[in-house]
Amino acid sequence: MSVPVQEETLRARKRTATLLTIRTAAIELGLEKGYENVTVEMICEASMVSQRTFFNYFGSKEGVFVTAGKNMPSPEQVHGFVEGTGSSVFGDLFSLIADTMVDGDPNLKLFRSRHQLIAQTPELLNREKARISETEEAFVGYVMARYHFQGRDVSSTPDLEDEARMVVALVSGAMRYAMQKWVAGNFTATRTELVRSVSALIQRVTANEHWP
Amino acid sequence: MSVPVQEETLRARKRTATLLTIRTAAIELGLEKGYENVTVEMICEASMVSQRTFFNYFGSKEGVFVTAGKNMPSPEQVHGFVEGTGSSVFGDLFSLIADTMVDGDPNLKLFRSRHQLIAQTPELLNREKARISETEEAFVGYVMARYHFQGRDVSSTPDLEDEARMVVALVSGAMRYAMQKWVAGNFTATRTELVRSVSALIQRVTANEHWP
DNA sequence: CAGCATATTTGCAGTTCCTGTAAATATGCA
DNA sequence: TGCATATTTACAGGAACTGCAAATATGCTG
Repeated sequence: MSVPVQEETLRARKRTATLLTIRTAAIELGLEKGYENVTVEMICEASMVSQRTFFNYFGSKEGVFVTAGKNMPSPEQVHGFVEGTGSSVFGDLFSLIADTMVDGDPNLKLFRSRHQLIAQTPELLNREKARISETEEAFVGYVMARYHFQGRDVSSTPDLEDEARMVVALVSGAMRYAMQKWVAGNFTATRTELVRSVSALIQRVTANEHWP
Repeated sequence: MSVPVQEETLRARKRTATLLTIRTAAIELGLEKGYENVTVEMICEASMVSQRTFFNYFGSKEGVFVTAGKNMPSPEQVHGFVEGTGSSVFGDLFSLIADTMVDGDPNLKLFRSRHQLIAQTPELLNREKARISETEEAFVGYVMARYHFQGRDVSSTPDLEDEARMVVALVSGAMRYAMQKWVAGNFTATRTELVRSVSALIQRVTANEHWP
């Protein structure tokens, strides 16, 4: 009758709790005093752990602010993208990335605070950009998989991988644009609307072009 | 008769010499041992200056490798872009940025060594990317200026600045794509060819789209 | 050239981030 | 309960970086 409630072991729960405690304290301090005026020591004192534990969890001071939980799409998400109805690689990829960033984080409040802090701290913003761009390689793979699923092949299109890279680069650019608007608070819309709005802008921009 | 040879004062020449000595030593050591295995102390010993002097010059360890001086486009370049014949914002902006990056470094040998080291050091590569993306804000301004020069105005197009940002974001994405290829050594072409190639790819990618 | 003003270099103390190591403590499990 | 393993902690120390004031070098004027 009684379902085992113990989905997670005590250890795991404590770990999660500690991680969240530290991160919350860090972000709170960061927003209050500014990133560079917060020392690891302060964060540790506020969250009642040793410095060594802090570094065990996050590896670096920046890590506690920048590293989100998992920010790679789940296999299901990837599958959905690869075999998607997919008339629009661009829109679909944008959605996939947006999903990965937003839905991955269960705590929306913390997520927003985190991004507010990152947005107002050049050092963290750069790191965040770097982190995002590091995942691009994976996305190139997904786009290629999708192309293959659609029957497109390297034999028919020799520079198919270049094409994939370009798609990822463009989406990435669009993503940065969207993130910028989002943290600036100009996007209260749902993600669907956001995708639509961004897509429209891209279309307009590219349509206006008289290419060289 | 004798033209004053003293274009630069002794002080200035010494400064330049010291800077070059330190940077050269640093890059040599970096290529030899790898970035993270080189300490500032080693660089200082090799170039016979104190650590304090090192930091006076470069501000940080990364600085000696990444900072190339400021490379923003000259007023003439900007003017050329703003009032350009301009059938293609995209291509023109891409060219402007490419010009800005390649220009300016008188010492080609060192320039190449530097980029080789940056390319093989993720930490430096990220920093380099960050440095580039920091100039994006300025480019948004140039695009807006160009729009205005073309008679486009915020009154007729309320979200003109959004459009400018999107253009910069997309070009920036394309730029990263190009840099990636460049670092990988797949681009031996001239910049004109590079622009053409990138443009063609963008057109193909966007043309294939069935936008949402 | 002397001598003063200013620029540059340097030494040194101190802060902060971060790492290795080994001991102490907590949890999981038989 | 008691052992295996995971987690936390203290401690020592390396390396990046900053502020400060003294020492040195250069520029300039008379």
